[in-house]
Amino acid sequence: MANMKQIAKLAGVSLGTVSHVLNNTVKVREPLRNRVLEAIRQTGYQPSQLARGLRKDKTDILAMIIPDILNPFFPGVVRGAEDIAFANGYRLVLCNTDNDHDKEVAHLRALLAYLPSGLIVIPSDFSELVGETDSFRKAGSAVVCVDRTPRNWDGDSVTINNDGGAFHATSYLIGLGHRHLAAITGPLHLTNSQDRLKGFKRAVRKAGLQLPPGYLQETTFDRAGGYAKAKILMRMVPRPTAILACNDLIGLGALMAIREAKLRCPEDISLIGFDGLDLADITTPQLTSVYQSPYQLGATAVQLALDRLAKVDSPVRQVVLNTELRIRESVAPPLGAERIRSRKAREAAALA
Amino acid sequence: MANMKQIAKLAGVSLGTVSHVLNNTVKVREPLRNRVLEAIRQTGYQPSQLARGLRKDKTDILAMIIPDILNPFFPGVVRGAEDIAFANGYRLVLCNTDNDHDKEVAHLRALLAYLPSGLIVIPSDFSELVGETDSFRKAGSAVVCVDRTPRNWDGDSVTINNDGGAFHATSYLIGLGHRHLAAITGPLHLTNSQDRLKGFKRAVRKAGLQLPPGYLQETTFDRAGGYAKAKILMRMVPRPTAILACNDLIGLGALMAIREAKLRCPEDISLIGFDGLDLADITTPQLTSVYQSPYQLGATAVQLALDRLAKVDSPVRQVVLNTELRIRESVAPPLGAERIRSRKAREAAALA
DNA sequence: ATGCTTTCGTGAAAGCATTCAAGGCACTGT
DNA sequence: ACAGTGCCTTGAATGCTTTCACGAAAGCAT
Repeated sequence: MANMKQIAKLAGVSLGTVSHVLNNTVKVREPLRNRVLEAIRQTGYQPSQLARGLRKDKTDILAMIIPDILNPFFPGVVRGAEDIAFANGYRLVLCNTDNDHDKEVAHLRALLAYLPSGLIVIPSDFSELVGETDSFRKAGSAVVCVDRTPRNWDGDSVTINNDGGAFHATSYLIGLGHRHLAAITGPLHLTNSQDRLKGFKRAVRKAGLQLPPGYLQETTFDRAGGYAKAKILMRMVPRPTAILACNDLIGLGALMAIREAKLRCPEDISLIGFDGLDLADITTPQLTSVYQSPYQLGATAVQLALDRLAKVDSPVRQVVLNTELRIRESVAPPLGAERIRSRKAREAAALA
Repeated sequence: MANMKQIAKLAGVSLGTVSHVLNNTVKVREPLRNRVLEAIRQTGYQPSQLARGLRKDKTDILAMIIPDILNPFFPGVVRGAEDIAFANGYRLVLCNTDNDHDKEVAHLRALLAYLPSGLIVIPSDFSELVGETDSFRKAGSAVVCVDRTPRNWDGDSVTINNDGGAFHATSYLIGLGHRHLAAITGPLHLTNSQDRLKGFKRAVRKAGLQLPPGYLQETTFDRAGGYAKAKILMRMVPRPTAILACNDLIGLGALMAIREAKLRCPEDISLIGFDGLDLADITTPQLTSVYQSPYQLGATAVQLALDRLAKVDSPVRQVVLNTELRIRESVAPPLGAERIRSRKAREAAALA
């Protein structure tokens, strides 16, 4: 591969001139400029990103750290990030942490040695990122947290309205007449799990309903977790008539458990998921879910990072994206609802 | 961030010694060695990968090019690749091509400027990679093709036994008594689609069955494609009693079409998918599918790349992984099978 | 034609780690 | 005690690009 010196020689100009043509740093007059361009074309020359990065103390790399690309929620985030990155000439380095903080730190340290322009991170469980990311900031990298935030995070971030989404979904169930609502939450040390639970509780409290202790089950964000916890809920007396699953994988697991218990969804138990994954509509019944856009999450994160690179000391931005309840087939009024409603009508009539 | 010079000064040794300690290039005696290590520990020093890459003409980066991480088959491949890469101290740069050859070339060119140690690529449609990847080889990068190969590929590769998998699945259907078999294939310019079709045809031919022209439908590897083509198959006379979908997404789409046509799967139509994705078992009925391990695919690819780096001129390796028919619920004998079988029994009895 | 401003172009330095040739030291054998 | 050997250690050179200070040329006005 050719280098700049050879281009300079071929075009009969100095190194500096080639650089200026390449980067539009200084205006170079037509004749020279063309000679340089022609030499580059001829040789297929490409500047070494390594040398460039070394000199500028920064590369066109964006580091992205996620828990696990196998979780179907994350590919969307990655894709959104990669698209915006690519469109702006950045490359994405992808790292999976498996929610293992040590692995996260290992990745962070290793990535730093490449002087990436930005760091897009979905913090691992128990993540105490703040310290580690400081070195990135010092090195001039823009750091953006996505989906969840570590404790005491005061930097840029993109999350969704977890509380609102859960509140809305829960209120919807209550509006249909459900009085026995249970929730299967994700790990409660994650901010997104916490917020979804908050929204759920808020709706339940607002409706003046009870929340028996067993109606709240915490688990991991996967099908196995949802399955196990739904089994437990299924044995409760009274059995909940509706379950809010704090993500779609949990919801899918719950659906399996419901089916195995020979109960019908939605007739016996209504179920709402969270995320609105593509795969939520291939089940029978299709899963009603609180939709959020992973693509948007990733794309926004990279955009925030690029914005910060452009303007280092602009105020911190913590973007919160909206959710949307996607009503499909897994929710119905509780079996007794009709009865209750007519009784109320009778009482009302009696009073009149 | 500290640099090597500062470490050398702090430890009271020369630059070279620090380098030797860092890279184990030459044995350094304990006292010095410890002083260097201590200095590194104190400062949290990390060698600049940029400077290192510049000097060595190679980085610890592995470039990975895939069609689209949103396709649920690919995250497994990426994860397998990343795990092996990470375990060996390599980072993975991920690029999506959307099966767009221009985008692929753009990515390749850009990546080359980082002098990656390896290039793991799932070729895009119409991919004429051979030329482009030559520059990587020249630059000392190991190139490995995964899942599909471009025309005239003569380098390392990891694929699966597409022909065998399809043959086995089709034979299984035939064994159950199906005589009207249709296939919905992926894009036929992809080697994996071609091979799956070959396997299908081979089984059909071997059983002496006819293959009416309309029974072969080509489409893209997604649900929409499977849905549309299954609709067409549904209107054929005679209607096929079994369909081989050449990947699970196509299978899922076909399942939707079958359901919409008020037909039952598997009673009216048997369906086999290809890939054995996780999500194939959340449908009703669960999709019988030819399983392949995407993780293995990715992991093997990186391993091949690392092996080649270690031994540049070892013979080319083209690994072919096995598939496994995962029988679930979407397949049954055709409705008429019992009748046919008993008629044959009668005829046999008459002859006797 | 002279002098001044602007606009361009140049060459060298800087950024950091690796590697190679050369020199230093200690120890062995005689 | 000396030459020889082997193992460490050193300093300089190298890889490629960007940037900065400086100088040259060109354009303009008088």
